[in-house]
Amino acid sequence: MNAPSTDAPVPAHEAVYRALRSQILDGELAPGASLTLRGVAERLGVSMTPAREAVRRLVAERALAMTDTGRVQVPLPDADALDELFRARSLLEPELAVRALPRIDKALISQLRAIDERLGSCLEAGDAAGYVRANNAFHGLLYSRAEAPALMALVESVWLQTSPVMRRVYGRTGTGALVDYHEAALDALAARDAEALAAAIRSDVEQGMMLAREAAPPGR
Amino acid sequence: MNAPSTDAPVPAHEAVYRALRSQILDGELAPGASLTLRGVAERLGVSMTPAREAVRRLVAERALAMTDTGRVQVPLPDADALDELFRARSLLEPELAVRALPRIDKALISQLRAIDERLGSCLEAGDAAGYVRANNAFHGLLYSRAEAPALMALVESVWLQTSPVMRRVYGRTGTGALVDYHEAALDALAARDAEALAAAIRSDVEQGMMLAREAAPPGR
DNA sequence: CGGCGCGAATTGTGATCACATCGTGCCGGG
DNA sequence: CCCGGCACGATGTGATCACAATTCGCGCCG
Repeated sequence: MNAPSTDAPVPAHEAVYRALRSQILDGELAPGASLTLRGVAERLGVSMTPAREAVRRLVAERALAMTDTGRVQVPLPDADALDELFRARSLLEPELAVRALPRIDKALISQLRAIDERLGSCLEAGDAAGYVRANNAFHGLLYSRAEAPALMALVESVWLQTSPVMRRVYGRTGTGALVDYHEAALDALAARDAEALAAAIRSDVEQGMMLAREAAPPGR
Repeated sequence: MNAPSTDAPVPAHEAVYRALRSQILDGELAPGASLTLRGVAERLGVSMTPAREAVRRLVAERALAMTDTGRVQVPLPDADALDELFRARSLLEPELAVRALPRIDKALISQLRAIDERLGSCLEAGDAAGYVRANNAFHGLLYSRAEAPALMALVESVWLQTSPVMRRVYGRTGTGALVDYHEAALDALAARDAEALAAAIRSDVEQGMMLAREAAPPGR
């Protein structure tokens, strides 16, 4: 019913988790929207038990937030929280990129270039969801070559928290005047220049932080 | 049922989570040990449902690992995983320390000094569990002043993964020839020297990595 | 004496139910 | 017209049950 494309049988709670996760990453779940266990369960055709596990897993990853009374909703990080999250990204992601560098080949660079073009067209078309998805794909594909699952898990947890805001960002601003640091990263990749690669990734993340800051509720 | 001392009622799954979490952090759960949901549930006097939620939450935080057949066990990170984890700590923890710096007062410094002394005595006494606990307390108390919950959550996830190994480390090595970077950190705190503080924390983490590397199974 | 297959006990998964609590809207009084 | 309390519905929590897959031990065969 959900995604029978893979031959490996996926447990119900895993399917629910993936569905919710991708909806959060793609910004289909608006920040502030509240979820109910029965609602999620019925929407995805399972009982409450796997729905609860998936929701709690996302809460553990801070992709969802729970009030002290157990109500679940998509969190909207304030400016301070965003500052923390993007700071974490600017510290961790260059490390992942540099670790991936030795394992990069021409084929991957062209894949990345293709994603970057799709990203550019989403930006022109004003397709915020597509932009966020392509951006995640770009970084995710690059970092996957680092073969660093523990670091990757940390970064993905941060993405889960920032994505809803980014969706909002690209949906509202004119998306103009954006420097394409992905190009710089690709050049550094081709030149096998670790220093330049780290700088490009860091700049890319920090540019995201600038944008996010404008669209987020003020901090304390 | 278990700890009615606090006035705030703690849900069963939360109680189970805290119990398991502290057992992992203190090294009471040996790496490689396997857990069963029914075992955990019975041991803590709850039914399977909250036990499952607590275990899955810890799995989501990578403090526990699940085989593809659903079996749960305490993971023993190999050398490569440890390298990732300590690298993350050396990137994130100086940031937390520096963010805490403006909010440090004399009272906190003396609290930290007290913890550091307890840490030293645990080291002399060969109390590995006490050492790990005191070390976590030292870093945790310092970083709590950063008021950066998102960053803190990332670091705590990493601690959950490294603690079992550290317990093993301090249990086996003679714990000799350890430079006390905590002293250096305290001095930097007193002098309000952000640069020196970051360097001390980074050195402390990297020293831990050196020790852990020896006691971990080799990587790929 | 050692490897191997088979069966029983164990284990994770998912569904369903009972219950306490919380949120919400409605109604009556000021 | 507005505010406050009350009742009903909705929601999270936890327990229990049925089931399928897996694991492990025991006995058998080579």
